[in-house]
Amino acid sequence: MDDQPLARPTSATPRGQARGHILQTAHDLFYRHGIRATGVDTVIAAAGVSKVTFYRHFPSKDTLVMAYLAYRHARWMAWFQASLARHGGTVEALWQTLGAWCRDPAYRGCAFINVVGELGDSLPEAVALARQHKDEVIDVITGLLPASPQRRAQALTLTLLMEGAIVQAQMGLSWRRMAPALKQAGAALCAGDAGVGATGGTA
Amino acid sequence: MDDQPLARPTSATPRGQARGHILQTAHDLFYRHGIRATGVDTVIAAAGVSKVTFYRHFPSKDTLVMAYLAYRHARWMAWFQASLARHGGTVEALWQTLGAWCRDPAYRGCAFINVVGELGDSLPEAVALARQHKDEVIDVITGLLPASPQRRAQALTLTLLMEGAIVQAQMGLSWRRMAPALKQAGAALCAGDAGVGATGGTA
DNA sequence: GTGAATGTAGACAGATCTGTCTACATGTCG
DNA sequence: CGACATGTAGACAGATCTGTCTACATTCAC
Repeated sequence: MDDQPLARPTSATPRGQARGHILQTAHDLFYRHGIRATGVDTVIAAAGVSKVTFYRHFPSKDTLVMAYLAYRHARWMAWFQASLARHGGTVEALWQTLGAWCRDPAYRGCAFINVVGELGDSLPEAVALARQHKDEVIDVITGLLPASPQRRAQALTLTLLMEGAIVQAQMGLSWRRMAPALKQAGAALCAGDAGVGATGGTA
Repeated sequence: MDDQPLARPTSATPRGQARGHILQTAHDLFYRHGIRATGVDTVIAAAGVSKVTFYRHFPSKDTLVMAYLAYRHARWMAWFQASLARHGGTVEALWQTLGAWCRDPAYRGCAFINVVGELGDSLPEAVALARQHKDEVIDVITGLLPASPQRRAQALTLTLLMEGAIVQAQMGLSWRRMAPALKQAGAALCAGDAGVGATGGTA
């Protein structure tokens, strides 16, 4: 009784916002440094919450990782689709969107690719979620193309080009070098479909 | 003195082969489970060497990681080039090589992409080495193409397609779905160059 | 006003991970 | 024969990481 037991009473975190705040903090740390490199203590300290609060919302680190991926998916897809629409919703818009992303200073590649590479077999649910994410991306890219028999194959090709650019950019290949190759390939792909058949001849 | 001090004298590992044996073991574990998921104790136990032996050859885990990447590079590039040559050294050979790799049961994606995604900023030398690796891959793919003004851009495009397929396969997309898109794109790319210019017209 | 939900601080257990150390055995080169 | 590189076994220190626990404060709904 001679010393005051607790100086600050509470509410460093408003009220029902602890979970969202933790998630946002975890997102930034996980994306920047990786999952295993980021301990829960680090997340807790950075979020400025207590350990009990954290574990009440996320019973285990794996739970947090899965929530991180769901959050990332929602956030990124919203940005991706908005950017595509803003640039006209064409294949060209895809490259502009990709270029803006890759040149972002905070760019560290695709969170889902990174998680699968890092955790892989040790968190299969994460791999499944990543697969779903990528399937949705393919769907969105399909929506950029005019209806045609090759539409789905073209969308898959564009997706592969994009994924390739994502990892190459992460490994230091400049957007300046990739952009022309992407645009040229996109043009060749869409031009090629008009007249020629699926596996059309060389000569 | 009353109990025999050491039963087996030595030479569980022949003589000058400890280093190579450790490296091979580390390669398999690192590639399969990731770097941070694999402790040095695990490598030591799996290699069947002693701790002192290990640390004599690799003063730190980072040293081992860098050696792992150098080893992986040499091993993979040799396989890659041999497979390309075996299949005729054409763009078609690239897809056959890639297909064989992706369908390998031990397939876990590209070791360099995985390391960059996992370690990233915490081991910049690894990122630099990965960049070198990828540049060499681009060079090899360039060698598959006939000389032409667009040769380097085409090689880059093919590389991006390949990298995209590498990560998509790692995330569970079947080779069956990717193969047609790749072959079609490769054909369109090489056909497009013969007659048409760089960013050539649509009609 | 009472209880449930939510928040705080921080100690603690138990596992794991990197790296060092002592003590000893063997084969090779000079 | 003697020095040295290479090999073995295993204890240990110190850090870090996940998850639990005690003890207490505040706000909201009923």
